[in-house]
Amino acid sequence: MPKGPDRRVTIVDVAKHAGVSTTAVSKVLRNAYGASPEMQARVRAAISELNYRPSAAARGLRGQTYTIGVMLPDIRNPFFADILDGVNEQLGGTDYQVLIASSCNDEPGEAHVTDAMIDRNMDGVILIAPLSSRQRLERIARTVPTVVVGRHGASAVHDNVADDDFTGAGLIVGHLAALGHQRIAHIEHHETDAVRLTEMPNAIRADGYRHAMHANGLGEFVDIASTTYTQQGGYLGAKQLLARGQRPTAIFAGADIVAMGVLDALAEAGLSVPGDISVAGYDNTTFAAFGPISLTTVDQAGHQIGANTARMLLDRIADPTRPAAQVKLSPTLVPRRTTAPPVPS
Amino acid sequence: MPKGPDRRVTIVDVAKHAGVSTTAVSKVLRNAYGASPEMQARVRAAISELNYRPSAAARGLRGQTYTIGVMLPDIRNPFFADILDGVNEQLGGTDYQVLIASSCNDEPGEAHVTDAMIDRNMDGVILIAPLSSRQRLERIARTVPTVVVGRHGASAVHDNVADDDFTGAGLIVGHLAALGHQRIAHIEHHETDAVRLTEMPNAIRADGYRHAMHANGLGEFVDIASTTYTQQGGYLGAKQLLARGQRPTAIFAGADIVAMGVLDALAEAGLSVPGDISVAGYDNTTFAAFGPISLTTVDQAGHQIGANTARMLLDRIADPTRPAAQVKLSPTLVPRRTTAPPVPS
DNA sequence: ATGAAAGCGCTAACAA
DNA sequence: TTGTTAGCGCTTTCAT
Repeated sequence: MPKGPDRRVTIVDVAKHAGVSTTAVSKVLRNAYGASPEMQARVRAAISELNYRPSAAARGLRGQTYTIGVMLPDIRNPFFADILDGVNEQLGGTDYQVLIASSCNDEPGEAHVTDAMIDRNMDGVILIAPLSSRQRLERIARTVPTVVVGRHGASAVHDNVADDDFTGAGLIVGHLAALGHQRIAHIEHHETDAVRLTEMPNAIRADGYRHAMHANGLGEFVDIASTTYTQQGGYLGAKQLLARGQRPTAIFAGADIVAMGVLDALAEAGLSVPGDISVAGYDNTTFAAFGPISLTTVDQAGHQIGANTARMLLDRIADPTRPAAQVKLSPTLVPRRTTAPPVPS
Repeated sequence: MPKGPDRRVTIVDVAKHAGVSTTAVSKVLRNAYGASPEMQARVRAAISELNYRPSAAARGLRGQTYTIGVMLPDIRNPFFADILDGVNEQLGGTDYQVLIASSCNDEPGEAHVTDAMIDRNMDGVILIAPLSSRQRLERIARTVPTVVVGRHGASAVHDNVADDDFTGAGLIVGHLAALGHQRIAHIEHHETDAVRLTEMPNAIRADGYRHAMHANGLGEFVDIASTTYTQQGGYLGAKQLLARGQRPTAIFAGADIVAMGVLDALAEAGLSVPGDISVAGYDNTTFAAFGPISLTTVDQAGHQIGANTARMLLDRIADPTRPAAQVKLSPTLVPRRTTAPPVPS
């Protein structure tokens, strides 16, 4: 077992080897004030000679763990990978290690994960599209520096990075309306919780859809299928929409992954895209950019979101009392080949 | 800041509240021997009343951290998500928390991540398709219970779970040959390291391809583009193959994600699939199953791999001295719509 | 069966 | 600038 004659090298060994105190070593480790250049050199030499690595576990008990936790609802959604890229880019050069926890797609699961991060004394956490109650989020944020991504509704205690989903949905509707579509349907992620209805991106997108339909004089054509933001949800949603009396000429899926399911269902129904029906997504995932698919979508600049998030978290860790900031990024339309003017029937 | 009037509840608080010793509480926490049912009840009551949660950081200093690290080379590859599902399924009910570290696509990056896991006293680690030297892998495994996934070449010190890539590549070649293809090209992940050439799945697949080509009497048609296992690699690889004198009638991409790039390049070149050219991948990712794509591929049963891996790791954590085990799973062919007989030219 | 006490490896007051 | 020392919250001998 991991317990040979080669016991782990500790700070004491380093101190002994360098002929200094453990305090001195500790100071050098943390670039803290109070170590002469000469001392630094000796300690560093000892560190590399002994191949010493500080135990993050022990550090965590007193100081920092140099660990940042990222909670992801769904590791399969490529949009989240974009965010992670941005986070890693910012944190790559630092001493922080990013650790991801995924597959927590319900409130108990989320609670489990966030508790685990707190138990492990993480220095900061990034919560991506969390569905926990506002109260819980704030409790977490009071315990550990927190940045919430992709959820509307500001807080005084945690920073917030979100995309303007309301505008984004409007971009798609406007695009389709400009092409001449009227029967523009939408597939949303079903939501009942009152708070989440005002804070979750999916709900905001649905709101934006409704608003934009009215703004474009298409109020009477509002047509929504309520499923989930998954491929399966897109598939079922499309089936529902096709089964309704008047078939839509365009479907605005609330997320690219949903659009995948829609395309699947349409192919199965023998409908061509965009010949018979236009399809648009949301997120501009790599999948949407994929040539043979070429999905019209909305770009949220996941990379940029991630980079912003990481920077804000570092700032908050450095000064936990700083006032909470809200960053709202503007989405852009990415028209591709799945949308075209409707065929005159 | 995380330092209000509400100091974190510790084991001492619980002990005090229950009127017992901290030792007793510790025993109850770990279901250790030496606590009467009555004592258990009292302690558990105190725990839930005070809403106590043990600090994983502190535990790590003495005992376990109840943390399992998973190193992933690429979070975008859906195959890895399948593996994770399997892992999470096995570990979901346990006290262990799975933490993922990603984006370590080179040896220094890998070293950084594995060191970070060791520094954090993780109880076990799962290394997925690592490219570190055998020596380094063994050093890691001697320090912490380890299971290596997707790398051939056994070790006495860590468990091993891998797919039979050699056979898998043969399945694709056999399938294409049976359809009547002769000019079957392959896109591989470039590899030069001598050890990795015998241990990495990508190299084994390329070997399997060559072997199967010869076995099918197609030795003279062996045609390989050497890029990387990424979408971009597939795109470039296909471009290369198309630029060569005799165009292949089928392309066997070493991974589904590579096939995505291939399809992209073919669409761009105005070639239809499978009309002009057949395409096959490897991994059976969700993307491959996606209706409008419907990619012929090889199923590695990622879920099963993950489940096996997690089980083996738990066993090894329970008894680190148990002999190392090797699990080799058999891949299966999943024929879909991207492969068809070649057009008689 | 229970508890007292000694650390685990590190950081941070405080003294020198 | 340096070192001494007291913990951080938990686990684990070892008495009782």
